[in-house]
Amino acid sequence: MLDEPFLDLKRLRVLDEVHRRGTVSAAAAALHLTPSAVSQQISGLARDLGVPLLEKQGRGVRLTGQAQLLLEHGAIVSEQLDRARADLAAWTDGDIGKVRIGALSTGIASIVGPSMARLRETHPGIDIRVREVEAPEAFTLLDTGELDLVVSVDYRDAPLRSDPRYTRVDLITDRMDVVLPVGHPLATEAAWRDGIKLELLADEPWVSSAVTDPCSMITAAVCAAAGFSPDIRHECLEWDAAAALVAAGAGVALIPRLARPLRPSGLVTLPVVGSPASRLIFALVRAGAHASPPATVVLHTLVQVAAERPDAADRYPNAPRTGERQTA
Amino acid sequence: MLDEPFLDLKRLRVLDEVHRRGTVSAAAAALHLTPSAVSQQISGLARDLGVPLLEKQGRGVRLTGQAQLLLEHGAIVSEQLDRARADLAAWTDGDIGKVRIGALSTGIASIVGPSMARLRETHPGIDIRVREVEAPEAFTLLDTGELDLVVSVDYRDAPLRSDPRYTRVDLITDRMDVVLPVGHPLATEAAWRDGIKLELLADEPWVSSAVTDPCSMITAAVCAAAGFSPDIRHECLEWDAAAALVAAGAGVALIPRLARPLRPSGLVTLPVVGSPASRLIFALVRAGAHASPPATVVLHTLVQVAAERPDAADRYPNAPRTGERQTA
DNA sequence: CATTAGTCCATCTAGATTTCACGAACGAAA
DNA sequence: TTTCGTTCGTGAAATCTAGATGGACTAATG
Repeated sequence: MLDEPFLDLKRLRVLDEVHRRGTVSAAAAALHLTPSAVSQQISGLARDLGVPLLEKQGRGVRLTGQAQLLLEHGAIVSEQLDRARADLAAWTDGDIGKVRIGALSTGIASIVGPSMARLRETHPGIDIRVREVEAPEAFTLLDTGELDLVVSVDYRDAPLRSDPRYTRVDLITDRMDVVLPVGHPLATEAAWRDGIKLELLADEPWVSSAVTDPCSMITAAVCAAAGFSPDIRHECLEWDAAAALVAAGAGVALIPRLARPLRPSGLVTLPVVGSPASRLIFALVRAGAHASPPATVVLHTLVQVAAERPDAADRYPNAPRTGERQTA
Repeated sequence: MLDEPFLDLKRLRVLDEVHRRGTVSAAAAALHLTPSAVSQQISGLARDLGVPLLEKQGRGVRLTGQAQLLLEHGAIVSEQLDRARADLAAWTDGDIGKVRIGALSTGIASIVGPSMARLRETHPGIDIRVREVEAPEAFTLLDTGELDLVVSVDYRDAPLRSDPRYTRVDLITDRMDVVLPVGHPLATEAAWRDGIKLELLADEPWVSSAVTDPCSMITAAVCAAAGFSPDIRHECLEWDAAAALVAAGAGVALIPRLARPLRPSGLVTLPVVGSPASRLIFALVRAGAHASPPATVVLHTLVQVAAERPDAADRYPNAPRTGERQTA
């Protein structure tokens, strides 16, 4: 950033006052100093720079060409410092700043992306950087300061709402649907219209995420709530891979509605009735003194955008529709 | 320029080193300081600014969002200071700088203008400001620092070449021609071809400048060298006005060749033979420690351009020409 | 008209004050 | 226990003030 030979701004300020008032004495009075101090400051600056700054002009002094050149640059520097102060205030107001978001992939597609489009209008000064990151890693990145905001799914090891280190806001409840291959015996007309009880799939082979992945914990928890432990035959990292396995008849799976754009053809989607099959998506920022105003602004926008997406939450996707209401 | 609450660059430098090294101790080692000093500098900066800059992160520290924002501005400020240092060196080399020129009007037209066109190519960093200014005032403006370079005519009170306060360089000897109204008895074919002796005009009414003007002193000096004192009936400030009076038959005059574009029709121009009728145009810059390198560069260019204008110096304007050689 | 005393200005020196860095001790975290 | 950051007291360095010095302009005087 800066090397050793310092260009002291305080001294530059003194030089500017001499330039503006015309004499050392007047500058000293304006700076609440003695003429001696002003003289010493400027001669010190001239010594450091190795160039003469003042030259005698009759009774008073005159600035050399170097000094005037120096002051031009000083004015630019001064403006930049003013801008720094102003930006510091704007940061506190949440109007500018850099927000690094870590989010799961479906969260990026469904909430973070639309939020960025909106923020570009309402808060053009906020610079958003998105990084797709898996759930357990996201929290440590938030702790180490490499991320400012995390969008994740709730699961066993996720931070609690009461955790004082964070501000946690739930964004959306993402219903999970059962997906079966076309032609599967359970893919009946009645199930398609009214939903299916999860218990019926207790003896099916299952496709899930890797056991270390929070998504697999959700599947396990949902099935446990339905009274069985799924027979997981295949483990995938991404939803589209799992959907492809199901389409190939390798098993059944629970896939969240926000991942709907990723499902290939050859699948039957059945809403779950009875036990609540869903995953909770929430956002997390640091709280207390470590809170970042622009991150909080982004958080609020995420909440707004999520609230305008009812498609994932309540409606049964296969119920007769009276009209197309939502965009995606 | 700058107000009281100073944003100390030295402290910003310390903060930057903490950001780059990651810990206070490492930054202290890099800066050849103790961790204690680094800690105090940063907490002092944070206190002045009223914003937290560091927050605890496990055993070490982490920069707050404000601090990172501050460092972004600090980098810009640092670049600007580097540029200031570089510009200071460039000024010493004469590559950049502001040069305020004071010149007489014919000097502007014949030498300063063409020099500016050339300097725009060879030294685009030099910012030239021209001001037309009369001779006696020009020297005081040079002394008070309001001008950096003066182009003037030599006369009685002009600074000598030996004056240690200045560097004086003669640019061009501007021959002065006798101008008579068309039909004047002395405007003979022989005079037109071979020149006229000034003594023949001793009894004519004269048109000259104001007596306070150095140009009138030149006319007086030239006539005195020819052995007479001219009977000055009319006084003008500009050459074109004098030429108009001559054309109207109000008298005769000596008009320099560099003012040729200003002469109206209805005049006969006769070269002077015998006594040397000319005025010396020279350039002046401050010398010694007050010398301005860019002004010196401009001075050299003036000399070059003047040397390429032989039209004013030697040739008889009315002698049979073998070919057109010069531009204007 | 030249001279000289008076005034204003910047700078130098010496002494006082503030700022700054160091070292040791303490609390926190791994 | 070790590493790290901060706090407190001490010493050094930078900076300011006050008074003295010399140069330069002004005006009054011989």
